[in-house]
Amino acid sequence: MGASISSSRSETRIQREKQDIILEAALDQFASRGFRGSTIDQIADAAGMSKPNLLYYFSSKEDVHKKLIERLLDVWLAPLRQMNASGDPIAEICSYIRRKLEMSRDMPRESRLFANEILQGAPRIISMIEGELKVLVDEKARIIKGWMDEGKLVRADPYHLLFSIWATTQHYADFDVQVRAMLGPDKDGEDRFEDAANFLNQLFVHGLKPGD
Amino acid sequence: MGASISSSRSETRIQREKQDIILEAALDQFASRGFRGSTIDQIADAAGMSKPNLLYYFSSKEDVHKKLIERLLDVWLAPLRQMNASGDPIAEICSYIRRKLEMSRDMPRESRLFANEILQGAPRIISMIEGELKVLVDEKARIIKGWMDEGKLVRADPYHLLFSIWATTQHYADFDVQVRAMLGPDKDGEDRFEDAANFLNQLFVHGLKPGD
DNA sequence: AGATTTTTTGACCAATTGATAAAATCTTAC
DNA sequence: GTAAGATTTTATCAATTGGTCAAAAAATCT
Repeated sequence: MGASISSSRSETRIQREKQDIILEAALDQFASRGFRGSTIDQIADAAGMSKPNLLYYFSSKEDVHKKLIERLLDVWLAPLRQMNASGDPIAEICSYIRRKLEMSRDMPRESRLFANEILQGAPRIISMIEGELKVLVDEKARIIKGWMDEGKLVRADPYHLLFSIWATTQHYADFDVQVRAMLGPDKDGEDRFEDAANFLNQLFVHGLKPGD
Repeated sequence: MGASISSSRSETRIQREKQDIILEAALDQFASRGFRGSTIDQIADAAGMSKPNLLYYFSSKEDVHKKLIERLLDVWLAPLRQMNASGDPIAEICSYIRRKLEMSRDMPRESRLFANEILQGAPRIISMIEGELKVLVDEKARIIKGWMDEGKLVRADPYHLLFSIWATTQHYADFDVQVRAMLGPDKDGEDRFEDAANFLNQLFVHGLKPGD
């Protein structure tokens, strides 16, 4: 059930290193093939070790995945945590969008790992979603609601606003293949990032209607 | 390689019926577990037949998936195809959003099937994406560009606009578990749909900045 | 260095899974 | 009703896969 390594006091240097290597390799696999599509053999291979050796550090495939998801969640929620009630609403939302977009650019595998999990019904993380994530989202939704009450933002459903930000920003990581196919291969990563950032700013601040 | 059934002249009634039943069951499985996560056994079971019987109608798991994707694409592109160059731009975009939202509501499994495929690098449909989809998107992007040139829409990248519409609308099908968890179970499906539609109209037309 | 603990590996297992073969059953055209 | 063809099932395979075990090899401690 728990980690394979006996619960001796502190972790060895080797243990920390190898666990990191394994998690890195596993992230690669899980992100691109999903949980069931990934095999311990492939992960071990990518990590440069034998399967039993991998299972010496993690008791099961599930265990690897669980650790990965646990690690992910903190990083994943950081951008939203930064949203500050006392800042300027429009600016806060724009920086939140930018931070999320940066995460799609810099951590696409993590985004896909998360997407894969949610897509399949979030069997392994539903409790975190209904717990930690919901608490945070409720809190931030209240802040956004407050901004609207003050007339600093147009009145709109804060939850759907957050959904839209998640959807649009994560799209660049999760649907990368499609985005790339539509924009053509010439558009390099950095260009694409700036184009997306500019577009989303325009969209979320002013919308599409001219002179409005 | 091809279908299992010998290429006799025309399809039997039973063949059509059974193939439909199989595809229906397979859609269920593929959408919720992805390609590798689904097994022929489960699909056959859900379709109420034995595995070899299923393989009598489709030569392989791949074959079932391929048929499903082929069927999907037409339906999938229909909403965009309807976008009409001679209509009112804002209205056209709003109805496109609504049609896509309706698809998320009425065909969530199809949406997830597509998302699963793209997430994993679109190994089986990359050619359709680079072909049929790209042609359609290029055409519609030109129309949108035209609207902007006429001053009927704010100037913005048409491709990223389409991405945003896809992302926000499909999010309700693909990330349904998360959406449900955030909104609470009391919100029923129809309410949620209208809330989302209203929010997205506001967002895409006016954005969030007040008095703007 | 020698003892002890940690790490790594090769051999192996049982279950699952995609797929096939051949026989048995059912439909349908006549 | 019967023969030809279509459909379904039972039995079976080979490959893959998650996981175990015990022994070998390294690393660490004294």
